[in-house]
Amino acid sequence: METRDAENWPDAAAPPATTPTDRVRERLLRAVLEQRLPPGAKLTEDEIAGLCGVSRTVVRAALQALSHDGVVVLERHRGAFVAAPSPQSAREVFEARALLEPAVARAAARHADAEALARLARHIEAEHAALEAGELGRAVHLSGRFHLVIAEMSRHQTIAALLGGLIARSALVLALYARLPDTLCERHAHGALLAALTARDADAAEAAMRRHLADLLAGLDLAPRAPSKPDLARALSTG
Amino acid sequence: METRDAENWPDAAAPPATTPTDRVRERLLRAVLEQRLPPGAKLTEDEIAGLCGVSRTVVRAALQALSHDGVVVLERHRGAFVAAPSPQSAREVFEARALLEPAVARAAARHADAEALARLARHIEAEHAALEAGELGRAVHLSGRFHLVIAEMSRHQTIAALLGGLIARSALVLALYARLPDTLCERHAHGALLAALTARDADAAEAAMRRHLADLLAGLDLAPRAPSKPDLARALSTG
DNA sequence: CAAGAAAAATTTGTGTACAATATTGCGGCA
DNA sequence: TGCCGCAATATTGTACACAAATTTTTCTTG
Repeated sequence: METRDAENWPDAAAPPATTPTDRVRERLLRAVLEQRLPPGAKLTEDEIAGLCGVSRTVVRAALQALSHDGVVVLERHRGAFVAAPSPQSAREVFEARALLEPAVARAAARHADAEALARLARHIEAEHAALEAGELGRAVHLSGRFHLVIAEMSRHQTIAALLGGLIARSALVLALYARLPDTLCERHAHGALLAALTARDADAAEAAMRRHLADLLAGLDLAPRAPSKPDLARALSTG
Repeated sequence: METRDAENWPDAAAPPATTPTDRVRERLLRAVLEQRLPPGAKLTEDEIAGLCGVSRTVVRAALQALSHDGVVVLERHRGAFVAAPSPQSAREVFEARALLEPAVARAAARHADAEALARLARHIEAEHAALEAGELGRAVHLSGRFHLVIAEMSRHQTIAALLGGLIARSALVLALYARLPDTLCERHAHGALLAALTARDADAAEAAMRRHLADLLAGLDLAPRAPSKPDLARALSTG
């Protein structure tokens, strides 16, 4: 985390980030979504404040905002941690997405314009590039943003905002429970979505989205692992 | 707003509210939902801080949390205001609910237990009582909580959290756009929902919820009124 | 030497002070 | 008289300081 990051973004989905709180929030969110901060990581206020060159006040505000999206969890008098969704939570997140996103895809197909479609195409390119470069975390992040761009295309600001949080949590879920780097699957699914949207075929877009989400959920391994703390306790008791 | 309020609640849906920030948030939320603070009202930090006996720090945190749910809007260097959803926003809120709540009702039917059903029944009683007493705002608030209780019954914590914000905004939408005090409609619809849940009839619960939400949306008058600021501008230009 | 308790250190929670900015009221000027 | 610019006021944004709580370390004791 340096003071200034001018990495190449596939598009202007995260433009200037005007307020300091938003800047810190964006940076933390990106670090989490690109898996540079693993689930469960402690987020010390002073440390972040020092790193970002702001006071704890704004860091606290950013952490609160992130906690509201379920990306970090705040434990009173203990601090902020990157969320580590339980298998139950993971299922719920994808269930919620399965309820919202097919309708979003349908609406996006209606409002698809050339510029937005170009953005989506560039996004797929960027995902592909990240995978080629072996930057798995970055690829997951970009994959999430792909869905968010579709949500923005749908012009449903309210639902898009809800999906923002759900998609962010999905990145954490993938970090914890992905069975294996489902690379080609992703790429093909997003391609199919883009094709349906380009054809303005609402039925196809909805179907593609539904299938894609089902595939994502099916690609998870939600039984075995357990959260770190109970895991330790049980491991020692049985050992 | 006094320092201590021990009004009668239909159930323990809002239990102790342990932290000061949560207490302030709850109080503000209730004031908004019961329409004691109308849409557009200015929420001055110092005023709230004095009234609640806390510092601006916790008031700010509470306002931020509420803004994330769309109940208040924060304008930089201008302050916090009770949200006044645009007709477009209003539609979106109910669209989002229409996507989530039928599934929630279905799940709630599966998990319905005697205690939860009793809570719902008491809720309907309280709604009725509020309407009889002419406390319209309180009735709207209770009506919203009825839906939230169903969401909790469904055991989908993630979706329930999303619905919390949507339902709160719905109260604002009703305050702004309700065609008329749709009293009997509400009462009947909630009764039908409770009946379906009691019978553990998932199909009936889903259908009742779908119909209820459609009725609510149909009961809105989303064309004429406009938000306060554009309203003024246009009113003066046409006059 | 291990286990428990006390104390030190770290970290979060809250209040307060000051700086930045928007709004409001006043006075000068065409 | 009406309008523009400027000072006064009020409110928010941020930093900092202290209080409360937790975690870690250390010291005592069986």
